[in-house]
Amino acid sequence: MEETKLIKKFDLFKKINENDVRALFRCLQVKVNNYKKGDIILKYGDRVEYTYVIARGVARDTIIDKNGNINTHIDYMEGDIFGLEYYINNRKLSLSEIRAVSDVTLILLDSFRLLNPCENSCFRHTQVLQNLIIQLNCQNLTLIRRVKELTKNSSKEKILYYLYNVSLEKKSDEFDIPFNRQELASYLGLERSALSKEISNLQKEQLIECHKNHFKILFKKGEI
Amino acid sequence: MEETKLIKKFDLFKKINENDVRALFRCLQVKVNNYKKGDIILKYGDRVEYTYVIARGVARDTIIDKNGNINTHIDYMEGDIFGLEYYINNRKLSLSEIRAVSDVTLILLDSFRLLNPCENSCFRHTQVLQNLIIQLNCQNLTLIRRVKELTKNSSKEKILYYLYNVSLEKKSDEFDIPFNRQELASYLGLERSALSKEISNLQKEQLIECHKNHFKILFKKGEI
DNA sequence: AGGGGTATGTTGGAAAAACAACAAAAGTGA
DNA sequence: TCACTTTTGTTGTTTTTCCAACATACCCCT
Repeated sequence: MEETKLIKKFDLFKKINENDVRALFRCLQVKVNNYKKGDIILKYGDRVEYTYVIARGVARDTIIDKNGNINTHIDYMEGDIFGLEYYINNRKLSLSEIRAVSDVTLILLDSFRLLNPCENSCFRHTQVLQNLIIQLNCQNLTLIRRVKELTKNSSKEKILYYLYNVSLEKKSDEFDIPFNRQELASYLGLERSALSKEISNLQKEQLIECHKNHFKILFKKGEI
Repeated sequence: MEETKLIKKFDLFKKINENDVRALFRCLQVKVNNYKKGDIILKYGDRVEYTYVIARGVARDTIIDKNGNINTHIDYMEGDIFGLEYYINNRKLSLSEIRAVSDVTLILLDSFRLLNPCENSCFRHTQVLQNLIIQLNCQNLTLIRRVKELTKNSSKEKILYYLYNVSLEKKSDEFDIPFNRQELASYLGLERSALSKEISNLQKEQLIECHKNHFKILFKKGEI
């Protein structure tokens, strides 16, 4: 069964054996959707009936300003969840536009059934709830980190703090970042050329080394 | 029982009757702590054993830069949850400093027991997990909103978008905001006097009316 | 009512970031 | 390999924001 393999990778179904996952599938009315790079997954105002789990690729919550510039994006990576909020708030209408940044595979779960275990047919449902809590908490931490990066009051501090956070996450002073310059600028709320300029400066100051999207940090935590 | 009243107010224990709440208390080893305005609730590096629920007041995750200025704060309001992440990540050491902005009452829950229901003694535990998911999802949305506000690329846009979001939340064009000028500046990642100046300008442009922390918005969504 | 404290508004100069336009480099595909 | 496109870096100018200092308004207390 194709979906079983797909789903077993995810934290949402962690610690649940294959037979139980099969039962859960039926219970949660699992569907799998595929999108091509650039496809719109949810439009503003769409009816949202499901909880979406990213199985493959990156989906991006995009805000486009009145000049046509992308000035915000929030990325959902493999394992991340979105859409549940619309069930919870009884609105069921999307307030965002979600696009596929790469080719994307999504798992669609029935939100009502996800939250309301049917105790007889799938006794491991409680494990799903626990996994869901952990996942949401992780997404929460990611957002808190982003807020802390965005409230730094200079582009220099934003960049250094961002790189420092990545180094903590990767447990190494040297790493690749998942953004090109334009994307990093948008992520940090900066303008692309200003970002480039500041990265040049940081290299001259020997605080970082950088080649394309590969970075090495040379400073210590106390220095920023 | 004092704690029962306290807890029944919260979404975390919604749809659970009083007897079951009592059982949950024992199961989750509920403690209640009180803090005075200004008290430190968690210091950087503290051992975090519990999940904290705000029963009363506002607690603030504070970042103080090397000049001693507060340049970020994330507020936890009544019903909000924090601390669970430290259990989940197996770290159990706080990476933030949490302070009481007002007098605060916290409910402390054993994180392990919260996530791992003991099915015999408290059968309503699943309801708690569902409530916890809803709560975390709401905190998530709040953070996403904050990120979207922070990535606006001028102070004018930040202020207008923030006020617009508050008006959506309060379902009214006229409302009070929970911040003074210094706090709003910090929340939006701006400098206090620049914020004051911009609020003056917005009034001159007749986009808003404002007296102290009472605001009225005069613009329409499409205009920002 | 008066005084001390805090919050808010205003200002002008300094600094930083945005913006626009172009140059250089890297990637892509025939 | 060569043209074409995309990404990245650089520069000079304009605009915005910060910063520091001061003025004004508001609040609280006795």
